[in-house]
Amino acid sequence: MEEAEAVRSNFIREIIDSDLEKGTYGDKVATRFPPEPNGYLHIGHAKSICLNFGIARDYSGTCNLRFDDTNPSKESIEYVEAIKKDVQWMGFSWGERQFFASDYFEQLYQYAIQLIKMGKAYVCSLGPDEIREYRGTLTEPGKESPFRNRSVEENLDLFTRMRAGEFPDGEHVLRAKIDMAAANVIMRDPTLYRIKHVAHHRTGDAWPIYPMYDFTHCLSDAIEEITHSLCTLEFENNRELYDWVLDTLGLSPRPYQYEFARLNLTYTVLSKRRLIQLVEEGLVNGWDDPRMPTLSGLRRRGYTPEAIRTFCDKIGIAKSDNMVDYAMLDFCLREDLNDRAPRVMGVVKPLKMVITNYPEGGEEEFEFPYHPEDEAMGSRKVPFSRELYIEQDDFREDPPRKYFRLSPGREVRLRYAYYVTCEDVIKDPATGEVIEVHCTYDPKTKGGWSEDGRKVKGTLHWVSAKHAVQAEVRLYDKLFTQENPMDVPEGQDFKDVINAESLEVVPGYVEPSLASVEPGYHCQFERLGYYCADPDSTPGKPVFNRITTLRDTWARKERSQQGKKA
RNA sequence: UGGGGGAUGGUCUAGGGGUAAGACGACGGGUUCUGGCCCCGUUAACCAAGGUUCGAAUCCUUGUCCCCCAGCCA
Repeated sequence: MEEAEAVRSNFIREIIDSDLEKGTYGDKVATRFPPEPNGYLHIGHAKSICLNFGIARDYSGTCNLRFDDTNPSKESIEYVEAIKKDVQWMGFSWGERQFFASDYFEQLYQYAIQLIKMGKAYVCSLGPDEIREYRGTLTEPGKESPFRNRSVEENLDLFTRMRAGEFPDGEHVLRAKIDMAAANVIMRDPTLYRIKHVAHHRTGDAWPIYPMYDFTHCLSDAIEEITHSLCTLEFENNRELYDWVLDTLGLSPRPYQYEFARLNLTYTVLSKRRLIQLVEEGLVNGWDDPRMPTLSGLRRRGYTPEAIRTFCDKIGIAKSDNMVDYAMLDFCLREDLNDRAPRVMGVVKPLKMVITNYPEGGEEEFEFPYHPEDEAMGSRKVPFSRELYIEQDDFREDPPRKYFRLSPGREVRLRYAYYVTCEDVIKDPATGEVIEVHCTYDPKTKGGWSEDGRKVKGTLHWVSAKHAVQAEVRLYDKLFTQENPMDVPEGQDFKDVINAESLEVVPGYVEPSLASVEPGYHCQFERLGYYCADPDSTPGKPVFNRITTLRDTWARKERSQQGKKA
């Protein structure tokens, strides 16, 4: 089993190749994955993780895990732990290279003092609203703050006292002295430090002031001797400030920032704000709800790290806005699990079948391979008896054209077992619904094949009723009804296009071997799809999540036939 | 009406003066004890208009459309 094809190149790898050739950093390549611990990682982060750790792996470089924890009012240790778990699960390791921006608070503070001494930063005592007013607009230049020309001494005094906790929140900020008329609004004397009397999850009450992202990130990169700092497109405007801080401080050699397009996936939302809304408003069952695009949700659903990594390789890295088809992810999952997942029998929407000429009370066992194309995966015994469950979809009283499953008078194969012929149907007298099918079997077809060469077109999966294990089966579907959940009429939002049928819980029956599988167990229910045992499973009462169905050309054909009739 | 980016089949991504390539999807066929997998085939693209050139997706010019930026968020 090979791990995908060779990683395709992209503009970032070209830049690295060129730096290596020029010897910009010698032969060193150092990246970092810098999440803010204020939420759970999602598949968009996986793209960044694969990019950064993948580059480190391929260039024999390093990739640091760095928590960008400069805003204690939003961050917590809970998120730090969840993020570490998710990165590990993705299959990447940072070894000893785990850092926190908060590790650098003292150094950052010293750099700020250096800027003040250089006359490149000042304490501004304007309020938030005034700062906004003074900033100007996109088309008009800003005005200089009246505090812009405080002396170095006064700035030093004030900043030191900010640090000492002498002022309440909002009283002052430290700003870079750049250019209030800059075309790039970010360069109009950006805030470097704000006062926040909030305990930090790591530094506690040690700091009443906290550095801003733009000041922290570039310097953290420099401190860690990062060579290539990769982030998403919305930070392109911030690059000028990134460069300004490092160059003003005269740091060399220094990291450079490169931006790539973030991932968008059809039928999903990938912004922290919106994911939080789904969780907090109870529209899903938590961060790890199997419908969530969070890594914890995907993991619980049953998506494998291998599939997600392959997916990230396949979608590539570029700079144009994109909307990747969710089908691509499912393809990667099926590709992975097709090789590795044991084939087992599970009936999700049961219909009882009675084999009328099979001895009452009789039973026998068959030895089924776990994977017909991979003998090494072994086998297990599966019981057979007079009463079975088959899939409702596998019987039609009035079969459409080209339907070759069971219908009155029709002979089909019960997988690995016998040929059976439908002789009778039992209906609910009240509803007319078929509740039982009566069949006869041909004892000479034991094992599921016939010596006389007689062919049957349909093969059905089944579970012996008396031996069946009842399982809760959670059938998941897309969380939203439209490709782009953001594309809604005025006055509506993404929550108005949530798919009411994104979760259907059904009582199913599975073969006895599945009675006590471990949570996280992946398998293929033959002919149905890939399933994963949920942590809610208990011994004897498994819970299975449907990850995705098998490719179903019959369903598609039938759908298009109906479309033609309509 | 400021600045920063971006535009290649339905989708994602290559190609950076010389036959527009791959993957997903869709469609058709072969095979099959999973209507799965696998195999084969079909479909379908360079934002527009000018220009340079023997030759332009690529270089130049002018447009068009889309995204990002006015947090003491990241």
